[in-house]
Amino acid sequence: MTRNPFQAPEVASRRGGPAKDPLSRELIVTTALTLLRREGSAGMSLRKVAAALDTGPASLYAYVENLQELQALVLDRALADVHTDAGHGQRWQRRITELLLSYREVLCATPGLAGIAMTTIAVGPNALRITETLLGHLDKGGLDRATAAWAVDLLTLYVTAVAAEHSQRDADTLGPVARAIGAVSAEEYPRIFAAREDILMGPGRVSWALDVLLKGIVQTPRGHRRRSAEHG
Amino acid sequence: MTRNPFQAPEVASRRGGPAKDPLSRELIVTTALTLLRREGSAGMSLRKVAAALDTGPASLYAYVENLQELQALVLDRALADVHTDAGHGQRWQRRITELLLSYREVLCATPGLAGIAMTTIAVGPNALRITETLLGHLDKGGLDRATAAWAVDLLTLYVTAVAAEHSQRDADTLGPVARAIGAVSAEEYPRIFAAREDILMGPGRVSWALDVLLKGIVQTPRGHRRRSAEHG
DNA sequence: ACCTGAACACCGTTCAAGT
DNA sequence: ACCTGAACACCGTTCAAGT
Repeated sequence: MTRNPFQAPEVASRRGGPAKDPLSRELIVTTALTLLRREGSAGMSLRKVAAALDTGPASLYAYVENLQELQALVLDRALADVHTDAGHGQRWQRRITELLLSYREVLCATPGLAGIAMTTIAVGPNALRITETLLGHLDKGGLDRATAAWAVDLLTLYVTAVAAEHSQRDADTLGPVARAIGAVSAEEYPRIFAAREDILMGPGRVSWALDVLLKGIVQTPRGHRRRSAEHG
Repeated sequence: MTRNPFQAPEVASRRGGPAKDPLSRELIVTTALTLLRREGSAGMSLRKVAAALDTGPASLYAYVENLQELQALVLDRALADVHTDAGHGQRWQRRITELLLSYREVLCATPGLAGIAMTTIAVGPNALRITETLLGHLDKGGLDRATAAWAVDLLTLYVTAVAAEHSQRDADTLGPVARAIGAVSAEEYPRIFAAREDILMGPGRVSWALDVLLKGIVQTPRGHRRRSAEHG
């Protein structure tokens, strides 16, 4: 009996008093996101959230099913910052690109959030708003519904993965990789050796990839052109 | 002073005797992969690997820097099963697709492996072999080196992400998602509502996505056509 | 010098005992 | 009925004490 956490009723806390705010799912999610922003994924444990709220870890289970649900709630809360209405008057491709770059920025702005997005299937109101907007743009572009649905999945999965990959790469990890690629033997891996400068890439990779995706999507329709509305 | 674990010299164990094999990085990696295959990511902890080898968790640190390095070694060991030579005589696009589907199959065959691939930057010999082969196919396709380098990144990142996403989706997670998408309000999210059947997609999604990527890549060159060999 | 048991500082989750 | 401290079953990593 799992319920949709975004539709679950608020549980009113019995604790009152002036000293500390009463617990609520709202407060727990806010506290968790604050800890995540401050200390990264290591900072957002149930125990640390509970400690920040001056209670024991067991108390949170009255408001949240488990850690996974808390992560889903925190993710959707963070996704509130994604701009879904930028680029008015631009071409639909440009609007999609701007939306996705905003999504990426939000994921990268909070350490550990991209990792959560990678392991959490987002179905909160903000994730739905993003999906709805992307479907709208693709519809404007003349794509049929089936293609648009898969396109949204492809686009968001790629951007999420890029953000997650990027968030892994700090100074500790980039160094060894650069050394490994730089040390590759020209005899054994001639093409990697020849392309090693290009592989240790720079900026512009994500924009290029989004161009690739959009061009490819337009040319790979899955069904028929949409005619007017529904058809059996 | 991090070293490349794939080039580090083997550390010979001092423990002998007939009762248990002497420890070695080889044996540790093999044991870890076996545990991962049997019990998933929860089964591959340093403590469980040590227990399976009849020793304490501290012993492994003579052969492996930390858990992350062990994961990288296990990943590359598993990638040995990826077929890089299938599809002789086929078009280069087909050969890339077959390679990537093999890569995906390997990631999905061992529970938790895709998650490791998502958080580990693969620079082991098998990862290099895969990259080298993909660069070769893209070169056959006439792509310049810079585009090919980014294309390899895009293709492998997408497939890795799909595998990681897929491995998250067991009966426990697919149910709630289907319910959430199915319960979406037609007024608030009309396009999601209209496309809900398409969103709860089926097979063929990855093949479609690879078509999209390959078509888009061919049409989005980053530099100039390659002429013969190197040029300053 | 090499190896490792025990300890340290954490986890998520459960449950019995409190109010 | 609600809340939560303590307990349970784990982690990765370190280190002092052994051989």
